[in-house]
Amino acid sequence: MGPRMTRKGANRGGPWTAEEDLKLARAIEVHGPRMWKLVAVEAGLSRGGKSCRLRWLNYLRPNLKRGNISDQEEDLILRLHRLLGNRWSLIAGRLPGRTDNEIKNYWNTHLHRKVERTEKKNQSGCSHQEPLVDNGNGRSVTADEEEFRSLGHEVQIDRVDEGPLNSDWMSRFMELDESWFDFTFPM
DNA sequence: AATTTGCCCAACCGCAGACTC
DNA sequence: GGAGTCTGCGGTTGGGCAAAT
Repeated sequence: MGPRMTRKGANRGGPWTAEEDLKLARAIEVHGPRMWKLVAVEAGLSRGGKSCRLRWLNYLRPNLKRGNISDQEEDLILRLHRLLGNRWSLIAGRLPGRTDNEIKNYWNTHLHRKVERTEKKNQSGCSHQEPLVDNGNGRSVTADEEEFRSLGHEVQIDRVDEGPLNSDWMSRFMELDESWFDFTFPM
């Protein structure tokens, strides 16, 4: 049995070889990092478009950082995850040179347990996982939300209904606001 | 030294949304 | 507007490797 061919059998292509990487990179030079099905065919690879896309995004793309996630980055991941939940691509978008896959892996292997342990510690006291502060308007908000406000942004959500996955204000902020990021994670 | 255990992470799968005809 | 296809995302798997026994 070959490497990585056991799971649901046949089309697990296995690890990429240097030759495949080269072929893929050349095809992307010609066609650009889009139309992955075409890129896969043009590269002459026996892999699907999805596989090519993943390889490009996670390895071949220029300006990628690999490994060595700094304390600063870790802190940012923790904070963004608290706000956004498992929206790895959004989180990765705020960490230049990092991929969603890398962040997801890092979370699952390092941070998830760390957070669980911290929460267990805190469980004896306050059960709320996201400490609230008084924003001076008779309404409690999270520290991150308050920080966002302090930069002059309006936050209009109903906390009762808002889970981490449908925070409209946070989505808007993640897409549009650069100043919070620069403030949080100066490069 | 040999075996077991646990962690890391590359790569796949399934699904949903976007796009095209 | 419906069907078919493509793309992107999050969840999951399993091989490799180092540490522990």
